[in-house]
Amino acid sequence: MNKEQEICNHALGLFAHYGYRKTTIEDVADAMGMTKSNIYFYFKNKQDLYEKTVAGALSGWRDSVAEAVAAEQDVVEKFRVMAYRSFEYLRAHSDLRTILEKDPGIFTLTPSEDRFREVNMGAMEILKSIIEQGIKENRFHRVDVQHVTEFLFSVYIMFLIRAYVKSEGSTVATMYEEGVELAVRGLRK
Amino acid sequence: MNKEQEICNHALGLFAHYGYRKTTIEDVADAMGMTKSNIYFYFKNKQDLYEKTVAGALSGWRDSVAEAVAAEQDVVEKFRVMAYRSFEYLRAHSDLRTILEKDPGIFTLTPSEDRFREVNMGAMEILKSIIEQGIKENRFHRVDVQHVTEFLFSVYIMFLIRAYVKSEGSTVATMYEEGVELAVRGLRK
DNA sequence: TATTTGAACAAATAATACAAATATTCAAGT
DNA sequence: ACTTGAATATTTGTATTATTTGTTCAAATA
Repeated sequence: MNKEQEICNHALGLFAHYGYRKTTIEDVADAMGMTKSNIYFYFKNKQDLYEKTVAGALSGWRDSVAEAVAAEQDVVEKFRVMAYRSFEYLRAHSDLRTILEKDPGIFTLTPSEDRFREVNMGAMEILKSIIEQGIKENRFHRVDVQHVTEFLFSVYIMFLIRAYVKSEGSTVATMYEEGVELAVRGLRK
Repeated sequence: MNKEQEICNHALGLFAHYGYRKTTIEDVADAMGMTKSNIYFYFKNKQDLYEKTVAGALSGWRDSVAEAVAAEQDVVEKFRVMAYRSFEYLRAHSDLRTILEKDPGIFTLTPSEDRFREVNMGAMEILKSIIEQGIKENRFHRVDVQHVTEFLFSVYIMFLIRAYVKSEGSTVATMYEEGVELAVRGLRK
């Protein structure tokens, strides 16, 4: 593993625990056993470190979902697996979860303000290609792909956030499941 | 119109324009042509004035939607009318819209923290009774009424807010329409 | 009696200045 | 290519005072 990634891994835990403001470059340097000035050899500034840390964590999330989806054949199962794997992943990765709670702006949904557009677009592409496959196989209604994708993506993000902001816990999980099945029936012919 | 309502009407515009903190009791009093101490004859304190102002505006919204829904017979049409009337109402009432943007906590959705539980519950009841009617008439799937209601209600709130936060304008409106039709297909047998 | 007011007081906010912590740069060392 | 220590630039914290705003209340008014 290269050193940028190593720094990001340590920074992720610190940002999650203390938040952006309370985490100092020196904290990160200490965790790495180096001096703070050396962090600047790898990152432009604190903001840059934060963004690359978050972007890396989001990419890991997206890749995990993409892998699970690729393992399924049936398009309806792909959809369900995508929905549930995302949920599971966040449950298991508390650092990323905590950061999403502390910095809700990570999911701005208005593309022009999205600080992580690239990786978020990638996540949306997974959903989009499932819907396209469903239509091509004549198993989904011929919906407006772009708008339905955006609709479902924002609903999905909202629930992932909501589920972990307060420990609304099982109620939201049940709501989410009902929502997923509702969406499946809405898509399916 | 009684004076409490009159004060609330003026306060609504001021809260919308300046926000809770920047709006002073004196601003409200001036708008009414009275002194600030007299406001305390009608309201316990500033917080009380704000809550009653917002609750009143929310009630007006809910009543407008309830009226439109009651005028329809067909349960699917009821659902659509509910969705679209809500949207229209917010488009037309920019003060309420602005307040919802400035104070997203108005829709906390975790009932224990909901400052406007009574009126929000009333709004959710409209949706719930539509779903119940659909099931009773054997036109909707036998879903988990409570959870599906909560799911759709939070999606619906999210979009109403989103649609007006930035002027994402027509894109969100189209997304919303696609979402409504997706939900209709998901509910309908 | 129901409303309204002005004056007084309490609480929150704004403004200021100084001290401490933190971010960032950079020349020099490994 | 990588790391460091020291220096500088920014931001944040604290303590103080001034100003604004929220709230109360006894007296006035209608």
